[in-house]
Amino acid sequence: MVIFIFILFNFLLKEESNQKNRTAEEADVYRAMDVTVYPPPPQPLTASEHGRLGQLSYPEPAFGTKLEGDAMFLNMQETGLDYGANDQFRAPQPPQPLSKATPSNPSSQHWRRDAHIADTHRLPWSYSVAGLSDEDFNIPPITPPTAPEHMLPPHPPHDSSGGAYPPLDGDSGSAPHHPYRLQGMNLTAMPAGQDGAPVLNQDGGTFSPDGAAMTSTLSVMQQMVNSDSRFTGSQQPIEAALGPKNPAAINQPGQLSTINQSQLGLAAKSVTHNSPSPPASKSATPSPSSSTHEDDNDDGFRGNGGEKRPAPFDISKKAKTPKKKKRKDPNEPVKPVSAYALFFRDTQANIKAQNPNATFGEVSKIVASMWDGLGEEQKQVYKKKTETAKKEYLKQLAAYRASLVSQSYNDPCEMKPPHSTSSPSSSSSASMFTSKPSVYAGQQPSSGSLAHPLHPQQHPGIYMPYPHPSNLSHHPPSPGLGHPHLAPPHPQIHAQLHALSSGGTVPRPGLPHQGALSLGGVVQASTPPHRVSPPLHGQAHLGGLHSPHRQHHQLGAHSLGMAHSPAITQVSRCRSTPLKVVFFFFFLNRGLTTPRLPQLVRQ
DNA sequence: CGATTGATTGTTGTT
DNA sequence: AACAACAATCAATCG
Repeated sequence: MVIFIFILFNFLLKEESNQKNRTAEEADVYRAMDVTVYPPPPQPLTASEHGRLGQLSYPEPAFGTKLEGDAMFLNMQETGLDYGANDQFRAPQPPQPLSKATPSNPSSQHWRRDAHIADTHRLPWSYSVAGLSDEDFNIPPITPPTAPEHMLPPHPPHDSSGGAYPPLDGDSGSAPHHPYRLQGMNLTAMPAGQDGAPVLNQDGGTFSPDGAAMTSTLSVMQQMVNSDSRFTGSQQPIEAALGPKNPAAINQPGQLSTINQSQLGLAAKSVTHNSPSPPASKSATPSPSSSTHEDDNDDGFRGNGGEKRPAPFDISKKAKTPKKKKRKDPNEPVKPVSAYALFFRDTQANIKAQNPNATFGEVSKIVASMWDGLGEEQKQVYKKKTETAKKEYLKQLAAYRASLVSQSYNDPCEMKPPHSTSSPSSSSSASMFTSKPSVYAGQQPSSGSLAHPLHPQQHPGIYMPYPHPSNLSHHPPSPGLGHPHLAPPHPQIHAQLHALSSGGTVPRPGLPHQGALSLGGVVQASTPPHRVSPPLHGQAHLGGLHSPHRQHHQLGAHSLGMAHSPAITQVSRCRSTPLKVVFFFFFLNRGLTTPRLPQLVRQ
C-alpha cells in the first residue's frame, strides 16, 4: 500500500509537472546551452544584453552556431592554452556575427559546427576532438607551410605533452611518421575519449611552442581562412597525414599562402603530383556542394576518371551494374565490421570535424595513415572489439536463424517480406531495442532485431536495468518463437506483465529486454502475431488497432516518454487492465531506469 | 569483395 | 507534375 500511495503521489506530481514540463525542459536546454555558450566572455555583450537576448540569441550572433556549446567550451579552454593569437583570431567573429560576407568566420564556424554535430551524435569522445580541432584550426595551416622542417622537432615534445594518448605518442620513434596525429587529429583522444576522459591539454602543449610564430603568421592564417575555409580546416590534418607518406607535401608552403579553394584536401594530391594543375581537374570535387552538378554538362570535361558519373550520360541507362545484391533480411544481424572499419568509423568523425570539407578520399587517406601509425595496442583494442562483436554476431546469427525457422512455423505473416527498409513499425521497434551487438547477448527478438548501432552507448546501461530477481522460474520458456538457447534478460517482467494484464498469455521468452526502454519493443517482441494476445486487451478497443503492431507502436512511444499522460490514460482506459499494469507503464514511462519496477509490480 | 561515410543522383511512390 | 523517400554510386583504404 505504501508503494501504492507513493505511486499515486508520483503520479500527481507528474501531472502537475507535465504541464510545465515543456517549458521547463526547454528552459533547461537553453540553460545548458547557455552554459556552453557563454564561455566566450571576451564578447562585449553587456549583462543586460544577455538578459534580453537570452541564451540562444546570444550564441548565435557571437559564434554563428547554436549548438556548438560543448565544442565551444572545450575550445575555449584550448584556446586559452594555445596562445593569445587565438583570441585575436576569434575576436573578429563576434563583431561579424552574421555577416556571412566574411568567409573566414563562417568557414570556421561551419567546420566547427560540423564537428560538433558529428561528435554529438556519434561519439562522446569526439568532443574532446572537437576541441582539438579548434587548435588545428588555428595552428595547422601555418605550421606545415611555414616551417615543415621545424615542425618536426616541435612535434615530439608536443606529442609527449599529448601523452594523453600514450600509444601513439609512445611511439616516439614513429612520431615523426605521423606527426599529424599529434597535432590535429589527436587520434589518441578518440579511443581514450571513448573511455571517457577527453583530452585537451595536449593542445596547449602542442602549439604553445609555435605560438609565437603562429601569432606572427596570424594574418596569413586569416587570409587563408578567408580565402577558403576548407583550406584552413582541412589543410593541416591532411597535410600532416600525408606528410609522413609524402614528405614532399610539406614542402609546398608557397601554395598554402596562395591556396586556392581547390587545395583543401588536394594538398595531398597536389603534393603528390606536385603540380597545381591537378586541382583544376579535381578542383570541382572539392567544392562539396556543387561539384557533382557541374558534371551535368561537362561530363566529358571532368577529367577525373575516378568518377563514373559520365557513364549515365553515355548510356540512356547504364544498366545498373548488378553490383549490389545487398538486399538482406533486415532482421538479420549485421556482420561485425573489421577493426579497420571500426577505426575508420571512429576516426572519420574527428577528421571531418577538423576538415569538414575533406572528401571521403582524403579522409580515407588520413585514416589509413593514422591506422598505419596506430600503435599496436590500439589496433589490438579495435581488433578485440571486432572479436567480441564477432562472437556476438555469431550468437545473434544463430538466434536469428533459429528464429527464422521458428517463425516459419509459427506465422509467415510475422516474417516481413524482405521488402525492406522499413515498415516503420518494424524498423522503429527494432531500432529501439537493438543496440551494439556486442553489448547484449541474449536478446533475440523474435521477429525483428536488426542490429542497429543506433544508440549504442546509451543502451548498455539500460539493457539490464532491472535486477534479476532470482525467481526467473516464473514462467517456463514459452513455446513457439522463443529461442530456448537465449535466456531472456527479464522474463519476469514480461511474464508478470502478461500475467497481470491478461492473466493468461504466455510470455515470450526470446525477447530482447531492453529494459524499460522500449516497452513497445518488449511487447512487440513478446506478442507473436496471432498466438499471443497482447498484454492489454484494450488493443481492439483502442480505436481499431487491429494489428498488434500499431498498438505496440504506441506503447513504445509512451515508454519512451513521447507522451506521458496519454499512455497512462490509454492504459487506464482498459478497465480490464489491472492497476498494476498501469503502474507498470507509468514507471516505464516515468523513470526508465527505476530498478525497483519489478519489485513494485510484483507487490 | 565488402566495409567505413557523406554527398549526389536516379528511381520509385505518393499526393 | 511536384515532392518525398529510398536506393545506388563514388571516393581511398584496409582486412
